[in-house]
Amino acid sequence: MVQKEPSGSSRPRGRPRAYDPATALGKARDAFWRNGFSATSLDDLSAATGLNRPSLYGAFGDKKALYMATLQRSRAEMLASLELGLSAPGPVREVLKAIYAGASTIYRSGSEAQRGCFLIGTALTESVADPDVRQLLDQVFGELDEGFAARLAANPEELPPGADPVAMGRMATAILHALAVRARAGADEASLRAIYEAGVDLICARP
Amino acid sequence: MVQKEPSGSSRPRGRPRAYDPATALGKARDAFWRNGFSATSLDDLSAATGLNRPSLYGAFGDKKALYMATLQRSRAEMLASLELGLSAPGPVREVLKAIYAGASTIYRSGSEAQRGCFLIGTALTESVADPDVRQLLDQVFGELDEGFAARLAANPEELPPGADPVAMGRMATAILHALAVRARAGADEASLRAIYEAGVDLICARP
DNA sequence: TGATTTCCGTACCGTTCCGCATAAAATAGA
DNA sequence: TCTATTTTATGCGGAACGGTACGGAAATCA
Repeated sequence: MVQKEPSGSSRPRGRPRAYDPATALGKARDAFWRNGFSATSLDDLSAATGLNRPSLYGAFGDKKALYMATLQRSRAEMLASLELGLSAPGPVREVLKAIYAGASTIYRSGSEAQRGCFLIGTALTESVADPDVRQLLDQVFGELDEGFAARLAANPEELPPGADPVAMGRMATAILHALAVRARAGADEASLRAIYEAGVDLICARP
Repeated sequence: MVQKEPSGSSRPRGRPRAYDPATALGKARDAFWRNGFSATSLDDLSAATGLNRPSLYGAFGDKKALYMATLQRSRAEMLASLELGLSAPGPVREVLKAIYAGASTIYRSGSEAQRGCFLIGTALTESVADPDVRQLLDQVFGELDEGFAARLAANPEELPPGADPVAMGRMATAILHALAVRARAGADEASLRAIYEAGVDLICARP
């Protein structure tokens, strides 16, 4: 049977889909973000995305697969945002502050109550019973550690004398985790800033 | 109507209950601890505690009330453990290390997979949709901050010069949060120790 | 225009959910 | 022994759950 190669920009054969998968995935993530995996029903997801359940199933598979897709997307966005922040010019303390400020803004977003970090706020609960989720979290945390550590290692003179960049990278991730936790528990912007400013003061030597 | 005062150790009138409420509450917490609030059914709780659903309902009220009771109990135990640790003699850095080591042991417990901190691992997810849970978390975090800060303020000479004990108390809580998060994501004992040793090195001035 | 392919929407399946109604069992007091 | 009181056990009921079958609708291709 010969595989027919359609002309490059031609539409596929049948009825075109009435939704954009990427935006639907984003809406689904918003639904999970607020209530977590278990407390979000397929009806909730259907209402949030505008797709009815069979379409949802056809596009992303079952509920678990849809959730994993939202986790992977958040992982990608988070790492991209981190790399962008780390590549900014300027002293390390300002780079870190800007990254934390940006994270705090995201963590404090949410239509009704602020939602914290999507991964920590929702995946952490599932992590014990679900090895896939646990592995993804462990992977992301390691990638954060490495990203921070590489940037810190590039300017060791800005760290306290004798500090290990790898250990300091883990501390930088720890600050981010603290922000994620407290934001989901309702901390206001000043509280979050107090945390990351104190943290940056510890990670970076006084100027 | 005269209130009859029964003799001190006399049993109440009817059929005696066949369970101990405190141990039942502990078993219920274990069930929530593993799967979170939403993914734990009343049947799960019934199986874990040995009480059937009507008894569970009669003893603790509905599922939400039972969960809040487990949260309050964990809060009390956590604060008591913190106060005990903080009252230990010795230099601040050793006091903190011992507290973090104890927390790491608890966080790594669990029959199948390690469970992290009960509050952060389960309540954080519910916190967005449930103001009661959110308020309890915010309260506990504040109590942790204050506990650490008071201990640090008692020995300012062990902190970096010019450090603010209140800000350092928040950092001490941040380390605890980082341990809670990473433990639930599967981090091993060495990883957790690396985090809190680096954290203690930052909070306490080098000896 | 008719055939084909793909997608959408209704409706339904069996299961599980939470909560309660009701009756049996176990104790204390009379 | 008989009654009052409290707890346990069985089991029901309405609702919500995740998932799917099926028929109609919308597009492309011949």
